[in-house]
Amino acid sequence: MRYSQEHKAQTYRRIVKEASARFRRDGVAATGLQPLMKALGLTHGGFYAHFESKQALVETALQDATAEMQEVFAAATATPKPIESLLERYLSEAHRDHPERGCPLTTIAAELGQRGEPSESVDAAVLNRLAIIASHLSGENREARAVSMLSAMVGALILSRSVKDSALSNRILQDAKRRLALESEHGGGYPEKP
Amino acid sequence: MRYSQEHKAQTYRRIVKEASARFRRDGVAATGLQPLMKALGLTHGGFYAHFESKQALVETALQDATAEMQEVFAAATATPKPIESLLERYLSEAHRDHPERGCPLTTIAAELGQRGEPSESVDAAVLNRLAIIASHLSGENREARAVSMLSAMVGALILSRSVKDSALSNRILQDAKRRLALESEHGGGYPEKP
DNA sequence: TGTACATCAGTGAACGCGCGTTCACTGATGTAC
DNA sequence: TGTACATCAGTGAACGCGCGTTCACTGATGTAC
Repeated sequence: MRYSQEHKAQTYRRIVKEASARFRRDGVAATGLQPLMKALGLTHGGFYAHFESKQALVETALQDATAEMQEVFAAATATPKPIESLLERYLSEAHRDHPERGCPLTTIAAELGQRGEPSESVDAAVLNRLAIIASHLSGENREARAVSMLSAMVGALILSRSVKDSALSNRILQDAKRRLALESEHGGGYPEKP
Repeated sequence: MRYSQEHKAQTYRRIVKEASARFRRDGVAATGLQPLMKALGLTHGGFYAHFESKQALVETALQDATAEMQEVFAAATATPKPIESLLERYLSEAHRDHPERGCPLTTIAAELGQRGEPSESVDAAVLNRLAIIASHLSGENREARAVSMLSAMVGALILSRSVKDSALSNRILQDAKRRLALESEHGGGYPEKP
């Protein structure tokens, strides 16, 4: 049966949200379209009324998750202590334990990158995150320091999810958080090498 | 037909090596046992003479790749400038472009961690890497600084593989390398927060 | 405003395919005499 | 040392299953008159 235009737009959004959560939690390769549609109370055939292929959904879900995360970055840095707030949120146990609502750089983008299928929308996301971080750093070499900080944030989150011992996992988050906060405060004023 | 004991041990090693490469390059979920065995000139049925299940192979391949990478860490740090050599190798374009021979923390361990199936052997690998790095740092808070550095190494490699633009990818590797080298030299002598 | 009809979101069976795993079988190797 | 036999690495067909995608169909909605 036919449904209203608003209904279709709503279904589209529900598919994207559910996919972006599952891709981040279970991985793109391990997420099936049939279980995904079933979880929304739909049948799998209708999927192709909204997307040309699974690959098209991956791209859309990646962009949606990226936009979600951009808001988190923007919100966290709109506080008196921007870098500290950002680190506190990004390197939290909640973020570690809920990849389905977390940064897609550590999940979808990493999976696509490993398989040699990087997406252009990742470039935009990375540049955006770097610009936000750099804008809240003071002192020298802000751009290079932003690269180093974002890398450490992504790496620490991934490592904290990869180890089994929860004490070690917490230690990774805490140590990274503390060191990055210190490094951000001190202006990066090392002498450049000759 | 039956083969010699030495032959069996050799086949076992060939399966592990091929799997550890494919798991790192294509991902664990996307790697099939049938293509894997075929690539070795074997039929898939024989796989179960060597392993109980695919999961058992994943664990073995992860440990093997971890041991390989441990040698790289040890070799790189057995030089006059240990940290610099390590960063030079780890954050190289060659490492970025060849995940199949690279650090399993950025591939297999990350994939298992995301899916909520972390392996204990990852804990051992992480602790080993941290100890090696910390032993070559001087100054204060060496352990926390090692966590921050290893996180940045892992994160920068993953990010460099995830972006499409090669100039941005190279910049991530270069900036991370340069900043981490600087931070390692300067003893981390920031005042601790009150 | 009321009626006739075209549209198309969603249904559910079916397609070929590759997956992980099982199993009866083969035949050279290793062992026992 | 030579012979008989048990072992078992590897073969290849088959298992049920879920995958992504296709397709004829349904029927309420939106449109045209």
